[in-house]
Amino acid sequence: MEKSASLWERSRQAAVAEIVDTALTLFEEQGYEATTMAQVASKAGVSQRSLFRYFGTKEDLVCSDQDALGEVLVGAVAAQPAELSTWDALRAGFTAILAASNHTPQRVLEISRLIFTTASLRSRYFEKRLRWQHALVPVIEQRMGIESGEVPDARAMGVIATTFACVDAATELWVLHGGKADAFELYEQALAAVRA
Amino acid sequence: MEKSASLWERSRQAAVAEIVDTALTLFEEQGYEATTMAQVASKAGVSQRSLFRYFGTKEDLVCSDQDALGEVLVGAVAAQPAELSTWDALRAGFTAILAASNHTPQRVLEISRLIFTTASLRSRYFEKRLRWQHALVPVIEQRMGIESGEVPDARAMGVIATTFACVDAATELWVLHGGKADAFELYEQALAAVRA
DNA sequence: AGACAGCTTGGCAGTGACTGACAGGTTGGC
DNA sequence: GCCAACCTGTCAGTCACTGCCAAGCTGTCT
Repeated sequence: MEKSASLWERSRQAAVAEIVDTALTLFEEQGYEATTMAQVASKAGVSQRSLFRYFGTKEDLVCSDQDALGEVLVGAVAAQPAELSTWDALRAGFTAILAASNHTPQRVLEISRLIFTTASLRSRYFEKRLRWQHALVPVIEQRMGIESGEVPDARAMGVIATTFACVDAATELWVLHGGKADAFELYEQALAAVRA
Repeated sequence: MEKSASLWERSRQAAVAEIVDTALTLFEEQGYEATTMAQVASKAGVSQRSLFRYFGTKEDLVCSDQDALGEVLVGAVAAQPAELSTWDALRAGFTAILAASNHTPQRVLEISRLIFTTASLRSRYFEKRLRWQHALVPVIEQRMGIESGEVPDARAMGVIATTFACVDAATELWVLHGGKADAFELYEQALAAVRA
């Protein structure tokens, strides 16, 4: 059972990785919108139906690993020592994401550029990020000494949303600078201006 | 020429308003996803083709007036006296949006709930909001005494993105509270926690 | 008044993302 | 070798959305 599961799982992982690879290549060659799912399927050697079974949507071809990164983020923030300020804990979460990424920096830049220059991808990205924010609410509420109600607390939401906003701004600027600027430094600048 | 233009324009406005009305009714009755554009078209008495000419996308049936509100926002922020702090100027912009809305509070709540509970609508909403943010960059840069480069400044981006983040958080909480809470108060709470 | 130009509208056919149903093949447990 | 669980491909269909073309309405010019 376990062996079989892992065998299926392994071949599945390999297939997924290869499909993502060919898809990204096509997207960069001819653009995201101009590339059809049928094209990706035939070039990757799978049927269109299976392609949609692996990735529920076309956007997931680019954003598929976001879910896993979200769990990394929440876990890392929750694991920070209580002495750390809320801001530092959140920042530690995002550095954990950077460390958990299994792409080369060059690849990350390509994907980020693709996301930020394609409307539907950017939308999808923001939606996933919104789910991360909601998952963080109880963690941050506890850290700020707020008892969790059925509706999130405005202060916790504000802090979380602000952190994401600055991370986003830094990421977008990093892409606009062609990856030459230090994204971390941009984030610090943005947040410092906010909290000044 | 002018008369005829305004005549066309007026009948167009009336048609648009009526279409939006029937669309929102359908969306509330049977849900956004479950309602097809063909249904909206036939119930509104226009062809499907014309419906897509009025509203380029299904989401625009709900978010169509966002563009106009964006201009109101940018204009209001730019019109604030220089003595006002950046934060106060941005807040004034959002109160201007509230004042410019031509819907009843009940209607605003319904639309907001629809947007926040429907993934595709929320995505579209965020995308439009992102465009507002970009439009605000030069205005805020000038107000913060930053010379505009070809790439936005991280500090200006951070302040703008944070303001939007807190407005969003407040709006979402306002919807979650069923419109009973004071959205403005929620915004103040969120921003105060951020800048504490 | 009547021809003309500009603009709008509707019908039609097509594309592309996505889904459900069905049939066949593969894998692992007995 | 058999059975059950699972995966895969094919097909047909839905729905948002678009280009194309013909028909209609409006105001203008002669």
